[in-house]
Amino acid sequence: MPASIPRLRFAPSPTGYLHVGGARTALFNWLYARKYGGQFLLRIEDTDRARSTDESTRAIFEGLEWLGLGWDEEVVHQGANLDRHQADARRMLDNGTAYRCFCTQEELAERRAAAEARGESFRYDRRCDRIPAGEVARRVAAGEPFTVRFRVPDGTTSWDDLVHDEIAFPNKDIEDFIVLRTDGTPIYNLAVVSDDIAMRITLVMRGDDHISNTPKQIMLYRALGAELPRFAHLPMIHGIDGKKLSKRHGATAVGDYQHLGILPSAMLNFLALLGWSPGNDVEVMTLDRMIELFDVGGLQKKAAIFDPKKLEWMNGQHLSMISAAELLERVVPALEAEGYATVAELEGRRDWLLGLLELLKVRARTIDDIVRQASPYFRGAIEYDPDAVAKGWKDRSGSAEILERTRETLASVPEWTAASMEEALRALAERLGFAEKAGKVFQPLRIALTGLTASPGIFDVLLVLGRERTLSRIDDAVAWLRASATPFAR
RNA sequence: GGCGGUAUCGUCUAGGGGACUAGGACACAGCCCUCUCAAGGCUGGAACACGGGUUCGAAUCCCGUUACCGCUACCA
Repeated sequence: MPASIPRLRFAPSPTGYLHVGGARTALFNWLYARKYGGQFLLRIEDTDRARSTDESTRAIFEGLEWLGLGWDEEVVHQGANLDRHQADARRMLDNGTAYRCFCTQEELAERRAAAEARGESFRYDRRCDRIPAGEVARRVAAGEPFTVRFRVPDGTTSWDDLVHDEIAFPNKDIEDFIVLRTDGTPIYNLAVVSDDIAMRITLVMRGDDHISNTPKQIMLYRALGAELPRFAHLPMIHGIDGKKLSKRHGATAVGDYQHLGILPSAMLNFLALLGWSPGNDVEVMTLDRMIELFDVGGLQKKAAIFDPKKLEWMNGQHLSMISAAELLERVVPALEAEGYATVAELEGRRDWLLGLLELLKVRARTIDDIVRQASPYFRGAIEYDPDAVAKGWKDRSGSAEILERTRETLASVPEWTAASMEEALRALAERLGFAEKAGKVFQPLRIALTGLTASPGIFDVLLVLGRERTLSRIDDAVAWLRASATPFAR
């Protein structure tokens, strides 16, 4: 439990879509803030003007909104803080923790290549740090371009990571790194530290890939005389082949899963379990439960592999967990998009739709599944699945006869309720010699009604369809069967 | 190459010296339920990377090896 009010941030760079790895980082930051009454901030790291786009920024907002990970203060755009970044670089120049470097990129590249050719690893040799002050002033005055380099002190830089415990880097392995480019724009590490200080961030929780940036950033905090935040480095998420998750692995953007019919709560739940475990074999959780259970002690050090199969299963769990009414807002637009009905029509049949969703959601793994399975209950005429016909209507005329008898039975059932229909249909099965094998009646009927071999319970289907549509679909089926019966059958 | 990180079933993980003949979940297989399909229930196969220590005792602690990942830019 933190002593003061924690302030965390999620700081993506707007160079693509909101990646599932980013979403998980955001989630853990958000969970921590919610759990301990802290603030969760959002910062867009758009200092790389060439790669940053407004479209990406929008995609990040949309992704976070869809997931329900709201941020607490106004969004910070890193690019807007250029003045402060430069001022901080200036301060380091003034307090002697940084120096001007006149080496050009070309010279540096040459020296790097030469070192590599010799089989040595290149590290900046600090030659510009040895230029006398007078000469530096002269060259600056003459308009010679320079970068600002941080002078890495001797010693070791270490911190107590919330997930890895102690991590230490010998400073001698870190070269004097550039913090400000010749054009006066900041390098990543400076921008991050400057902003994190300004935003009064107390816990930096981010991906593992930033571990080697951390000692540099810690040195920058010290050079700027700022208090250090805590650090927590989350494991990466890999694709099924153990490599960094990328487009090759299929859907990696949060938006992809949204369009695949995944529920945000399931996405969040699944992501939370990648790199974190609440213990006690708990897996399926609501967001509130996650907040309650979240603890950095349960954070994993090892990279996790993203398994879409488990995501689907998780979605199925959340689908059966939430009410049909909650499902409505996601399913209705999808049904309209499919052309089954308009939103207004669906609203007019709300109770009927609710009943249908109740039947479908337990059998579906995604919203898309639900829409697909809902088809027979909306379309006027249905198509008969070839496999269903081959399996359940093998005997055309026999099936037609059974269906005709079924029609008579249903037409005269006293009331359209599951109980009375079941009673009547089972009695029919018995009369037809299918005692204990009522499926011989139910299956042909199921195909007549849905065109498929699989559906919700037959009486539920009957109820959803209503008497009129049921009877007319049976008529259609009988006609179809008679028409397709072969001549030799006679 | 250098530096850093990581290592339990195919996958996500529980485990923090004895409760481990290593637990749960996904996936897979079988059975039950049953009008079909799901859901659900039950059962099964399946793991402590390797080698040294420390200890009465190690999946758990230490060291080394190996493998994998990350960083090593005037990218973020």
